Amino acid sequence: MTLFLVPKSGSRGDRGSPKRWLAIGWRIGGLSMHEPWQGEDAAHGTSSRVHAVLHRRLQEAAERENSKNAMQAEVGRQTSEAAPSQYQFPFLPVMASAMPTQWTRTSLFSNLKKGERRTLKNQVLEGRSDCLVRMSGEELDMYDNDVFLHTIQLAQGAFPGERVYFERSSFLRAIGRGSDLSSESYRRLHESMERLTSATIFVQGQMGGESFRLIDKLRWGVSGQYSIEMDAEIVSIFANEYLAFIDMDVRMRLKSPLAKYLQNYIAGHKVGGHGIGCDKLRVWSGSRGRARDFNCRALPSALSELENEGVIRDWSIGGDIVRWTRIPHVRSRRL
DNA sequence: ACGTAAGGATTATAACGGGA
DNA sequence: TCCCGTTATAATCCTTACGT
Repeated sequence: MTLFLVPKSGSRGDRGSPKRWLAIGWRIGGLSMHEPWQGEDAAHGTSSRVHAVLHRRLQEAAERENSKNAMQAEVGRQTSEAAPSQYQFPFLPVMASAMPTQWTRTSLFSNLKKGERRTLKNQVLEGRSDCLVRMSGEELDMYDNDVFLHTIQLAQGAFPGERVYFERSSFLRAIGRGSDLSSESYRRLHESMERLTSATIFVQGQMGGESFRLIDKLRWGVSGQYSIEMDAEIVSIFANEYLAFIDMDVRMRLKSPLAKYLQNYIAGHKVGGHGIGCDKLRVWSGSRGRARDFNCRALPSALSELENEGVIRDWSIGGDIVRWTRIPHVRSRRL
């Protein structure tokens, strides 16, 4: 059970200094924006773009370091003493986010029918038998996945319990919903974050198990300032386990939720050929309808979307097996 | 210019239904 | 079983507006 405390308007929402909140929030909010080179023609300006990317990357790292130091100074020596024993959230490739590969083969984030979000109580998620994942909370869909993936991008370099500030409009742009900055959009974003904060995940392997929240703490102020904190367990998982890197540039252009699910799944496997039973993919991705609707409609259109974005090639569906060849990330070829 | 808000119109789609 | 249309619903789009 998660309690969300909302202060009455007019009262102070947080112990920290509102001035610092504003200053840091604006700066970090800007970092998540990435329009400058989006949609550029890949045929020219490649080397100058590489330099621009590197330059921007260094600037970002410096800014993050500055704000981290500022925040650590604010909270005192408590954090700086605890920090050496804790894992820092790893840095990811430019414009990429990540999910632990094992998660990409489960229905942790699935493909729900509109209006049919169930609340799970210690439900074992569909997935491969070598990884047992249970979950309590509202079912999470691919919108929640987009939100989670961007929080992962924002959390780069952060320590567990360190506040990561963002601005909602930048956040929405970063997950491809920037064309609608209406109150409905903000409401959806907020509800998604509450779902991610509420859901508790239990992962169990041969060596034992652990539980955690996808977002540890969510804070928001009366005038729209937001911050999140990552669970120490999440940071540890991202620092220690195999990660599937998700190209967010490609992801923003993917239309169907199933294509996004498959992007995760594909990113969790090696470059090259792969084959999987259609039925397994259908169950893992959360489809509860007829197999023929999935095999003949949803799956082919999602695969052709991925083919158009250069994620896979030579896909085929036959004999209840779907096959494709994964193409390396454009970025990893270029840089 | 920008972030936020509100409401109406339009679109997308997972599941379902019917005919051959 | 195969193909295609329908349905219900939320997501998305579009316009207008306000305050800083």
